[in-house]
Amino acid sequence: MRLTRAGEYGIRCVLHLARHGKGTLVSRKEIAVRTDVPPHFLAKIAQQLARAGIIEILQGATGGYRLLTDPSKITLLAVIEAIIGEISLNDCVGRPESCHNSALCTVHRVWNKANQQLRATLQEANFATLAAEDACCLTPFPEADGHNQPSGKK
Amino acid sequence: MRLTRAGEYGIRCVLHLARHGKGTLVSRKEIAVRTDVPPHFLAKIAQQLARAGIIEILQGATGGYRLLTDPSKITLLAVIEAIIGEISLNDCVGRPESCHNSALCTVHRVWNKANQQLRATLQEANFATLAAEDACCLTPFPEADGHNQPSGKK
DNA sequence: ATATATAAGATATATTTAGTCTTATATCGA
DNA sequence: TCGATATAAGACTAAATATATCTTATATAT
Repeated sequence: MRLTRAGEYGIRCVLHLARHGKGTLVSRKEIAVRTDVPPHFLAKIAQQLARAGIIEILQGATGGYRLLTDPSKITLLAVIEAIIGEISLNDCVGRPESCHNSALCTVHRVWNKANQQLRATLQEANFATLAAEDACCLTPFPEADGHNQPSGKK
Repeated sequence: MRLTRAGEYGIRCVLHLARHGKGTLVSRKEIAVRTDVPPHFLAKIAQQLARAGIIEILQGATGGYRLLTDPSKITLLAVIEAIIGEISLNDCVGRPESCHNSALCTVHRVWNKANQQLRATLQEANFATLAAEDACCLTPFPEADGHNQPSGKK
């Protein structure tokens, strides 16, 4: 009952992009290095983020990824579910037909509540806020590399 | 990010026992049949429940399992965590040392909140309440055979 | 045209989950 | 005491999933 590595990587990727702001192109290689994600794995994750409309992928010699939306509009939930699908803590939440009477079942109700709460909490978190402070899953300062200055920090 | 089958089975097992009340001995075989859990798998799960102090296992020809505590005192959280260990939705929740500055990290904070909420919700649910109504994961009516008589039936 | 970057899917590896099997031990009742 | 029956415990197998890499194709700037 925990987030997969792919989900975690997706968050890191968007977090890194969010620090550069909407529309800024960042190469896959840079993201991979800064977020400590295997490049080819990142490619797969990026494709899922692109399909979900969160990022745009540009091919070619000067290609890379960039956010399609303002970071404040991107929720943690959206990114996670773009990678791992809709969250459902228990089978009977995602597939009510797997129970004979899920409408009545008290266990089912608890799972539904928990699932709803979890999704709500993840939905409240947006990437403008998340990117504003230090993030434990990124290398300390993205601007050490030169071509960007998120907020004049360091 | 979902409950394992073992966790689900553990809930079914305790739910079935809860319907018989604290202290009533029920054979593994009966539980396995009624909750649709493979008997040997149930044995492993029961051992974990016993280690957690939730049930007692009796060996021998008239052996079986029984609740050590009143169902109202047993929470969904306790049963689940007896089986799958303490819930942690993300690595950095369970192992803060895996981040460089988890105290500051905003992502970390969201996960912490979500994790806490989830555990709280599961803790609010007790098995007296859960067993009171129909449960979608058990066969309809366990009392169909009247008062339980483990040693009497074949 | 070439160099470089990503696309997409196939493949390989590792880990976790799920379930089974075997041998040992406990208890009851003849 | 012995045999029947139940669970104990852990080894073992199988399946599913997660993780990562590899290969070939395609896109773009120069």
